[in-house]
Amino acid sequence: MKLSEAEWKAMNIVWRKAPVSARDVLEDVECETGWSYSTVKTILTRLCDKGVLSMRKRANTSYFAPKLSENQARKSAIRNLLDNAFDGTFGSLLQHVAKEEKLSNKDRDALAEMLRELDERKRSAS
Amino acid sequence: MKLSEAEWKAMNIVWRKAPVSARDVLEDVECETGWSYSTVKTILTRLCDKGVLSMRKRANTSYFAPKLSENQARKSAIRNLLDNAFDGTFGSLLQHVAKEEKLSNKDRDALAEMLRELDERKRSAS
DNA sequence: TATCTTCTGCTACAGATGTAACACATGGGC
DNA sequence: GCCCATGTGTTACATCTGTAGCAGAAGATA
Repeated sequence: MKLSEAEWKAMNIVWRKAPVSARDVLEDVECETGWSYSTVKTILTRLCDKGVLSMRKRANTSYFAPKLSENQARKSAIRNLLDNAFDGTFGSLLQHVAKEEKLSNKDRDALAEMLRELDERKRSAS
Repeated sequence: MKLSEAEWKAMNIVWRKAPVSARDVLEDVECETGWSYSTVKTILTRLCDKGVLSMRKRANTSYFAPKLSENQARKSAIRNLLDNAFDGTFGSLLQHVAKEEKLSNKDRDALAEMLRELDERKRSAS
Protein backbone atom coordinates (compact mmCIF):
# COMPACT_ATOMS: atom_id res chain seq x y z
CA MET A 1 0.00 0.00 0.00
CA LYS A 2 1.37 3.32 -1.08
CA LEU A 3 0.57 6.43 0.93
CA SER A 4 0.97 9.99 -0.27
CA GLU A 5 2.61 12.65 1.83
CA ALA A 6 -0.68 14.07 3.03
CA GLU A 7 -1.88 10.58 3.84
CA TRP A 8 1.19 9.87 5.92
CA LYS A 9 0.54 12.97 7.97
CA ALA A 10 -2.99 11.86 8.64
CA MET A 11 -2.04 8.27 9.35
CA ASN A 12 0.63 9.27 11.80
CA ILE A 13 -2.09 10.82 13.91
CA VAL A 14 -4.54 8.00 13.47
CA TRP A 15 -1.98 5.44 14.58
CA ARG A 16 -1.22 7.38 17.72
CA LYS A 17 -4.78 8.29 18.68
CA ALA A 18 -7.28 5.98 17.06
CA PRO A 19 -10.21 6.08 17.07
CA VAL A 20 -10.23 9.68 15.90
CA SER A 21 -12.72 12.00 14.27
CA ALA A 22 -11.82 14.28 11.40
CA ARG A 23 -11.80 17.15 13.84
CA ASP A 24 -9.34 15.37 16.10
CA VAL A 25 -7.00 14.96 13.19
CA LEU A 26 -7.48 18.53 12.12
CA GLU A 27 -6.63 19.88 15.55
CA ASP A 28 -3.46 17.89 15.50
CA VAL A 29 -2.15 18.96 12.11
CA GLU A 30 -3.67 22.40 11.75
CA CYS A 31 -0.60 24.38 12.75
CA GLU A 32 1.79 22.34 10.68
CA THR A 33 -0.28 22.10 7.54
CA GLY A 34 -2.89 24.85 7.57
CA TRP A 35 -5.40 22.35 6.21
CA SER A 36 -9.09 23.10 6.29
CA TYR A 37 -11.60 20.74 7.82
CA SER A 38 -12.71 19.71 4.34
CA THR A 39 -9.22 18.76 3.35
CA VAL A 40 -8.82 16.48 6.32
CA LYS A 41 -12.18 14.93 5.64
CA THR A 42 -11.28 14.22 2.04
CA ILE A 43 -8.00 12.61 2.98
CA LEU A 44 -9.63 10.37 5.56
CA THR A 45 -12.38 9.37 3.15
CA ARG A 46 -9.84 8.47 0.52
CA LEU A 47 -7.92 6.39 3.03
CA CYS A 48 -11.14 4.52 3.75
CA ASP A 49 -11.69 3.95 0.05
CA LYS A 50 -8.19 2.54 -0.18
CA GLY A 51 -8.96 0.19 2.70
CA VAL A 52 -6.31 1.74 4.91
CA LEU A 53 -8.78 3.05 7.47
CA SER A 54 -12.01 1.74 8.86
CA MET A 55 -14.82 4.08 9.75
CA ARG A 56 -17.47 3.72 12.41
CA LYS A 57 -20.24 6.19 13.06
CA ARG A 58 -21.30 7.17 16.51
CA ALA A 59 -24.06 9.75 16.66
CA ASN A 60 -23.48 11.86 13.58
CA THR A 61 -19.72 11.71 13.74
CA SER A 62 -17.39 9.27 12.02
CA TYR A 63 -14.48 7.76 13.87
CA PHE A 64 -11.53 6.35 12.05
CA ALA A 65 -9.16 3.57 12.97
CA PRO A 66 -6.27 2.03 11.06
CA LYS A 67 -6.71 -1.22 9.17
CA LEU A 68 -3.09 -1.06 8.03
CA SER A 69 -0.53 -1.17 10.83
CA GLU A 70 2.20 1.38 11.08
CA ASN A 71 4.75 -1.37 10.70
CA GLN A 72 3.16 -2.59 7.52
CA ALA A 73 3.12 0.89 6.11
CA ARG A 74 6.72 1.45 7.09
CA LYS A 75 7.79 -1.78 5.49
CA SER A 76 6.12 -0.80 2.24
CA ALA A 77 7.73 2.61 2.32
CA ILE A 78 11.16 1.14 2.86
CA ARG A 79 10.62 -1.38 0.11
CA ASN A 80 9.66 1.38 -2.28
CA LEU A 81 12.70 3.41 -1.37
CA LEU A 82 14.98 0.44 -1.87
CA ASP A 83 13.41 -0.48 -5.19
CA ASN A 84 13.55 3.04 -6.54
CA ALA A 85 16.88 4.21 -5.29
CA PHE A 86 19.03 1.39 -3.89
CA ASP A 87 19.03 -1.61 -6.22
CA GLY A 88 16.38 -3.10 -4.02
CA THR A 89 18.82 -4.03 -1.27
CA PHE A 90 19.37 -2.89 2.26
CA GLY A 91 23.05 -3.30 1.79
CA SER A 92 23.10 -0.56 -0.75
CA LEU A 93 21.14 1.74 1.52
CA LEU A 94 23.30 1.06 4.53
CA GLN A 95 26.40 1.66 2.53
CA HIS A 96 25.06 4.99 1.41
CA VAL A 97 24.16 5.94 4.94
CA ALA A 98 27.59 5.04 6.21
CA LYS A 99 29.35 7.04 3.55
CA GLU A 100 27.06 9.98 2.98
CA GLU A 101 24.80 10.75 5.86
CA LYS A 102 25.60 12.44 9.10
CA LEU A 103 24.15 10.59 12.04
CA SER A 104 23.28 12.28 15.31
CA ASN A 105 24.34 10.76 18.60
CA LYS A 106 20.80 9.59 19.10
CA ASP A 107 20.91 7.86 15.75
CA ARG A 108 24.19 6.27 16.67
CA ASP A 109 22.64 4.95 19.86
CA ALA A 110 19.77 3.51 17.91
CA LEU A 111 22.26 1.84 15.66
CA ALA A 112 24.10 0.33 18.59
CA GLU A 113 20.80 -0.96 19.86
CA MET A 114 20.05 -2.40 16.48
CA LEU A 115 23.31 -4.28 16.51
CA ARG A 116 22.63 -5.72 19.90
CA GLU A 117 19.30 -6.97 18.65
CA LEU A 118 20.74 -8.51 15.55
CA ASP A 119 23.48 -10.12 17.52
CA GLU A 120 21.09 -11.56 19.99
CA ARG A 121 18.94 -13.00 17.30
CA LYS A 122 21.88 -14.51 15.52
CA ARG A 123 23.01 -16.09 18.76
CA SER A 124 19.65 -17.59 19.59
CA ALA A 125 19.27 -18.82 16.01
CA SER A 126 22.53 -20.70 15.89
CA MET B 1 14.01 17.27 -5.51
CA LYS B 2 11.31 14.63 -5.60
CA LEU B 3 11.35 11.95 -8.27
CA SER B 4 8.43 9.74 -9.22
CA GLU B 5 8.75 6.02 -9.68
CA ALA B 6 9.03 6.28 -13.45
CA GLU B 7 11.57 9.05 -13.09
CA TRP B 8 13.72 6.93 -10.79
CA LYS B 9 13.76 4.16 -13.37
CA ALA B 10 14.93 6.58 -16.01
CA MET B 11 17.46 8.29 -13.78
CA ASN B 12 18.98 5.01 -12.70
CA ILE B 13 19.92 4.47 -16.31
CA VAL B 14 21.06 7.99 -16.95
CA TRP B 15 23.38 7.90 -13.96
CA ARG B 16 24.97 4.70 -15.12
CA LYS B 17 25.29 5.56 -18.80
CA ALA B 18 25.18 9.30 -19.37
CA PRO B 19 25.14 10.82 -21.86
CA VAL B 20 22.20 8.81 -23.20
CA SER B 21 19.59 9.27 -25.88
CA ALA B 22 15.95 8.46 -25.34
CA ARG B 23 16.47 5.31 -27.35
CA ASP B 24 19.32 4.21 -25.15
CA VAL B 25 17.09 4.55 -22.14
CA LEU B 26 14.27 2.75 -23.86
CA GLU B 27 16.44 -0.20 -24.79
CA ASP B 28 17.48 -0.52 -21.19
CA VAL B 29 14.03 -0.46 -19.61
CA GLU B 30 11.88 -1.90 -22.35
CA CYS B 31 11.67 -5.42 -20.98
CA GLU B 32 11.03 -4.37 -17.44
CA THR B 33 8.51 -1.64 -18.14
CA GLY B 34 7.07 -2.16 -21.59
CA TRP B 35 7.25 1.60 -22.15
CA SER B 36 6.89 3.04 -25.61
CA TYR B 37 9.45 5.38 -27.09
CA SER B 38 7.10 8.29 -26.52
CA THR B 39 6.77 7.50 -22.85
CA VAL B 40 10.51 7.56 -22.34
CA LYS B 41 10.75 10.80 -24.25
CA THR B 42 8.10 12.43 -22.10
CA ILE B 43 9.76 11.35 -18.90
CA LEU B 44 13.13 12.66 -19.99
CA THR B 45 11.64 15.96 -21.12
CA ARG B 46 9.90 16.37 -17.80
CA LEU B 47 13.14 15.69 -15.98
CA CYS B 48 14.75 18.44 -18.03
CA ASP B 49 11.94 20.81 -17.13
CA LYS B 50 12.49 19.99 -13.48
CA GLY B 51 16.16 20.78 -13.88
CA VAL B 52 17.21 17.24 -13.03
CA LEU B 53 18.66 16.52 -16.46
CA SER B 54 20.53 18.58 -18.98
CA MET B 55 20.01 18.05 -22.68
CA ARG B 56 22.45 18.58 -25.52
CA LYS B 57 21.70 18.03 -29.18
CA ARG B 58 24.09 16.36 -31.54
CA ALA B 59 22.84 15.93 -35.10
CA ASN B 60 19.11 15.55 -34.66
CA THR B 61 19.30 13.53 -31.49
CA SER B 62 19.16 14.76 -27.90
CA TYR B 63 21.53 13.40 -25.30
CA PHE B 64 20.74 13.62 -21.65
CA ALA B 65 23.01 13.89 -18.64
CA PRO B 66 22.26 14.27 -14.94
CA LYS B 67 22.41 17.64 -13.26
CA LEU B 68 21.37 16.06 -9.98
CA SER B 69 23.78 13.49 -8.62
CA GLU B 70 22.62 10.09 -7.56
CA ASN B 71 23.77 10.80 -4.04
CA GLN B 72 21.77 13.99 -3.89
CA ALA B 73 18.70 12.19 -5.11
CA ARG B 74 19.23 9.39 -2.63
CA LYS B 75 19.60 11.81 0.21
CA SER B 76 16.35 13.51 -0.70
CA ALA B 77 14.59 10.20 -0.94
CA ILE B 78 15.81 9.14 2.45
CA ARG B 79 14.87 12.46 3.96
CA ASN B 80 11.36 12.11 2.57
CA LEU B 81 11.03 8.64 3.95
CA LEU B 82 12.20 9.74 7.37
CA ASP B 83 9.90 12.74 7.42
CA ASN B 84 6.87 10.79 6.32
CA ALA B 85 7.28 7.61 8.23
CA PHE B 86 9.96 7.79 10.91
CA ASP B 87 9.62 10.98 12.98
CA GLY B 88 12.30 12.45 10.78
CA THR B 89 15.10 10.54 12.47
CA PHE B 90 17.45 7.82 11.39
CA GLY B 91 17.26 6.36 14.82
CA SER B 92 13.64 5.55 14.33
CA LEU B 93 14.32 3.95 10.97
CA LEU B 94 17.22 1.87 12.20
CA GLN B 95 15.22 0.69 15.15
CA HIS B 96 12.47 -0.43 12.83
CA VAL B 97 14.93 -2.21 10.62
CA ALA B 98 16.47 -4.01 13.55
CA LYS B 99 13.14 -5.18 14.90
CA GLU B 100 11.08 -5.78 11.80
CA GLU B 101 13.12 -6.41 8.73
CA LYS B 102 14.94 -9.51 7.70
CA LEU B 103 18.45 -8.76 6.58
CA SER B 104 20.36 -10.96 4.19
CA ASN B 105 23.96 -11.89 4.83
CA LYS B 106 24.96 -9.36 2.24
CA ASP B 107 23.00 -6.70 4.07
CA ARG B 108 24.63 -7.73 7.29
CA ASP B 109 28.02 -7.36 5.69
CA ALA B 110 27.12 -3.90 4.48
CA LEU B 111 26.09 -3.08 7.98
CA ALA B 112 29.39 -4.26 9.39
CA GLU B 113 31.12 -2.14 6.80
CA MET B 114 29.02 0.80 7.80
CA LEU B 115 30.07 0.37 11.39
CA ARG B 116 33.71 0.24 10.51
CA GLU B 117 33.34 3.48 8.60
CA LEU B 118 31.49 5.20 11.37
CA ASP B 119 33.95 4.00 13.91
CA GLU B 120 36.86 5.16 11.90
CA ARG B 121 35.38 8.58 11.48
CA LYS B 122 34.60 8.89 15.15
CA ARG B 123 38.15 7.93 15.95
CA SER B 124 39.71 10.43 13.62
CA ALA B 125 37.34 13.12 14.82
CA SER B 126 38.13 12.77 18.51
C1' DT C 1 17.68 13.46 -54.88
C1' DA C 2 13.76 10.57 -53.44
C1' DT C 3 12.69 7.78 -49.81
C1' DC C 4 13.01 5.63 -45.45
C1' DT C 5 13.91 5.80 -40.72
C1' DT C 6 14.15 7.95 -36.61
C1' DC C 7 13.86 11.84 -33.72
C1' DT C 8 11.61 15.92 -32.07
C1' DG C 9 7.85 18.85 -30.36
C1' DC C 10 3.11 19.03 -29.41
C1' DT C 11 -1.05 17.29 -27.80
C1' DA C 12 -3.96 14.17 -25.17
C1' DC C 13 -6.09 11.91 -21.63
C1' DA C 14 -7.05 9.16 -17.47
C1' DG C 15 -6.01 8.59 -12.67
C1' DA C 16 -3.86 10.28 -8.31
C1' DT C 17 -3.09 14.05 -5.20
C1' DG C 18 -3.64 18.51 -2.78
C1' DT C 19 -6.88 21.50 -1.47
C1' DA C 20 -11.40 23.15 -0.57
C1' DA C 21 -16.42 25.00 -1.09
C1' DC C 22 -21.20 24.06 -0.52
C1' DA C 23 -25.67 22.19 0.41
C1' DC C 24 -27.86 19.36 3.31
C1' DA C 25 -28.49 16.33 7.61
C1' DT C 26 -28.65 15.83 12.54
C1' DG C 27 -27.66 15.57 17.57
C1' DG C 28 -27.81 18.45 21.54
C1' DG C 29 -29.17 22.45 24.19
C1' DC C 30 -32.85 25.60 25.33
C1' DG D 1 -39.98 21.02 19.25
C1' DC D 2 -36.68 24.49 17.23
C1' DC D 3 -32.31 26.24 16.16
C1' DC D 4 -27.46 26.15 15.87
C1' DA D 5 -23.17 24.22 15.52
C1' DT D 6 -20.96 20.71 13.60
C1' DG D 7 -20.67 16.73 10.69
C1' DT D 8 -21.60 14.43 6.16
C1' DG D 9 -21.52 13.62 1.25
C1' DT D 10 -20.86 15.65 -3.10
C1' DT D 11 -18.61 18.26 -6.33
C1' DA D 12 -14.71 20.94 -8.10
C1' DC D 13 -10.50 22.07 -9.87
C1' DA D 14 -5.45 22.58 -10.54
C1' DT D 15 -1.29 19.97 -10.71
C1' DC D 16 1.37 15.81 -11.16
C1' DT D 17 2.06 11.24 -13.05
C1' DG D 18 1.74 7.38 -16.32
C1' DT D 19 1.22 6.49 -20.78
C1' DA D 20 1.12 7.37 -25.56
C1' DG D 21 -0.21 9.11 -30.53
C1' DC D 22 0.79 12.08 -34.37
C1' DA D 23 2.65 15.42 -37.63
C1' DG D 24 6.52 17.30 -39.24
C1' DA D 25 11.85 17.78 -39.40
C1' DA D 26 16.19 15.92 -40.38
C1' DG D 27 19.80 12.43 -41.00
C1' DA D 28 20.75 8.16 -43.70
C1' DT D 29 20.55 5.34 -47.78
C1' DA D 30 20.04 3.95 -52.32
